Amino acid sequence: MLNGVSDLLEPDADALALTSVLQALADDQRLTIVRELAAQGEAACGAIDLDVSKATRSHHFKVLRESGLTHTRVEGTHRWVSLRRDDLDSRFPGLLDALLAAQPAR
Amino acid sequence: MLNGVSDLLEPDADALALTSVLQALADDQRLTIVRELAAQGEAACGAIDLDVSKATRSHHFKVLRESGLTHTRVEGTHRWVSLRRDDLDSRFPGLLDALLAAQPAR
DNA sequence: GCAGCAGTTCGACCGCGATCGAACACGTAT
DNA sequence: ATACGTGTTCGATCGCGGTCGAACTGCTGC
Repeated sequence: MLNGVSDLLEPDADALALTSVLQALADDQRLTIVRELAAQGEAACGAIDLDVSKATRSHHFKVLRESGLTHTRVEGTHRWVSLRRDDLDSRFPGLLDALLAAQPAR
Repeated sequence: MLNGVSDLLEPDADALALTSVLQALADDQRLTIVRELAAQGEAACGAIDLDVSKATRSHHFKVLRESGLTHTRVEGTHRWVSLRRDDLDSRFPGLLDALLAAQPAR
């Protein structure tokens, strides 16, 4: 790696596809991750406890990143993940807020 | 059929599951249907043109209905389908508006 | 009755995605 | 150098969902 800082490939805000975003969100594990990120701001992949293997966890983070939902910052041995709130709010105003406000079914 | 009027089984507003709703929305064909219903108010299944077979079309309407996104009213040989706007707005405030306002990717 | 139209259901096909263990890559601490 | 911790990648399995044609149901019109 030439530069010390390294971010992973993520789609431009303009290019975010609604279907891909919805697809990424339509999974309980990933919805958990998104909620946790919304609450914690930025978190290491492993810091969010899911009841799946490392490989599966990594897969879910990849789906979130490639759909444009999250930003990933590489630092040492950790990957710091955060929600792309600004990009999402500008591209799909109100969507994220609506999701995070959703109450569990009664 | 005993009574003339007949509606199909649909989940209660309280019971709508976010994941199921998102899953139902995470498909281009179904997103097209939802947008069309939002624009037209109520439409017959066949009145929305999709580039799929009758069977597939029927499948998509079923997914939308069972996730709680649409209401279906049976009248003669037609099925009139409409968005459950009120239920969705009360269960997931802002979600539908955000979806319908979404612009295509640039 | 019979034909035709609207829509569903059935069975099958097929690809995609969620999942896992194992191997790997990379950074860090000893 | 060795070992460990964090996370990714690979290959495989497996179930689910989108798709179709064909058969079916139910209503309407002739």
